[in-house]
Amino acid sequence: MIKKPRGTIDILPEEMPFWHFIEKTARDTAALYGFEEIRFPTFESTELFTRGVGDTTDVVQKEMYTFRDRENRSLTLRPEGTASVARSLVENGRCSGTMPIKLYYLINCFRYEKPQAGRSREFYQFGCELYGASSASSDATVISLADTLIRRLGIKGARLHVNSIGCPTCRAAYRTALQEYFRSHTEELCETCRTRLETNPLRILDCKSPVCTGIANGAPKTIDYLCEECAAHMTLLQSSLDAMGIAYTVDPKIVRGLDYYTRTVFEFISPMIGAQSTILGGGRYDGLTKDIGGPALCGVGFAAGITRLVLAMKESGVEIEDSHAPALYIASMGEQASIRAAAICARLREQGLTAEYDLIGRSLKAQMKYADKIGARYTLMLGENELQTGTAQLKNMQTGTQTEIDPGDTDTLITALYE
RNA sequence: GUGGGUAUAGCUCAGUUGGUCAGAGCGUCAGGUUGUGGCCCUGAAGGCCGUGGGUUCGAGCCCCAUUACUCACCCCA
Repeated sequence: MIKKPRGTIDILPEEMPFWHFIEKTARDTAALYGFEEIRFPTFESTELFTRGVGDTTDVVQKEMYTFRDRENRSLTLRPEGTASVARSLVENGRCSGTMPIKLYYLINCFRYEKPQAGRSREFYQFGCELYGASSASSDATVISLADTLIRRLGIKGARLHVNSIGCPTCRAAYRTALQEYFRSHTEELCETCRTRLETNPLRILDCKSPVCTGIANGAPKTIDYLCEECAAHMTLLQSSLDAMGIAYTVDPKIVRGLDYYTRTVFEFISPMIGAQSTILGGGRYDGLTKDIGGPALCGVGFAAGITRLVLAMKESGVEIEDSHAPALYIASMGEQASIRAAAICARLREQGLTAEYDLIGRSLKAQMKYADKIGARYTLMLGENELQTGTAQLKNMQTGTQTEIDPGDTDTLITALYE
């Protein structure tokens, strides 16, 4: 038997109501904030990600699906959407003009990781990007959009964590302070963190090992080392969030593993869906368009993992009603009746009524069972007798009551179905 | 990339110290008198017990390997 590749998922019909609901809510919410949809290639030049996401990140170093095409070009299945959107704006000459630019996307992404709860190799994201505004209010707007989405989805217990990692200048100062602090605890740190001390001390804050977490708790905080502008930005953002009534906690341990982030970073965390608890994450990326060779254009945005949203919704007890139940099922017996049933169904469908009839040649009893199973509201019984007499039984499947009806009279049938 | 757990019918799972152990429930299909659903009853189909080795007179049960699934680390959404 041929199986699907490791880390991929089948989304079966019974799951679809959740997906449709999330996609619709995401589109509606984005539109509410004036965001427009954008679509872009599933694969891009590998260089876009090495330069945009950063070639020292785990995502680029060991998680990309990179391949050569027939002309030996290096291409990569997108591991995320932000770099592509930036590329698209630059390539289509949208870096100047009416600002801000507000875009959203619903895409699949690919990362070669070991699958676990809430993580697969092909996964789905809803993302929003706001370009051309450097104000803290644009950060607040994007966070507000995310907050609205999560509330509309009925997700309970998700908490917003916010932090500022500063701009390149204040980050250098912070980095030095951090190294100084952790050097005094070198002995206690775990092995990987001892390496991180030199390569990327910011990552130590992210370490899950209890010892490192303990040490990290006493570490200097980015917010205390921000330059004047970055500090003001953070203060303004907090004021905006307060004013909008969006609850948050300033969490110095939110660091983010993608190189393009500057200043504001944030995550919505749902504690009930397993270890991969970040259901939505994002931040500001003011240097991205320049990094990929375009003009400078600041931006802020986020992405949400749809599979994780589904998990969080289920944990929150959200139920989605799926009403695809047909208005009418025609139980047909015999060839002539079957042909007649096809005609009636076709006419009903033209009127926008869902209708079905037997396609398998089952007995009447079996057809009744089937009609019950698919939740048909009415069943029309059609056999040789009915074709001759011109009267057929229309059964209300909820009450069980039957009424006589002329199967040739579609109008009467339709009015009966609406009763 | 590193660990832990699990692999028996479509699904959820039983299978006692290796010797009628190939099972149950659900689902599917067919019946329960002549053309009528939901409850109930009866019956049927459906598994080389993940795969490949090994130990043994004998393995679903023991050992090794392998693959997949799963959870966690790492990282991220």
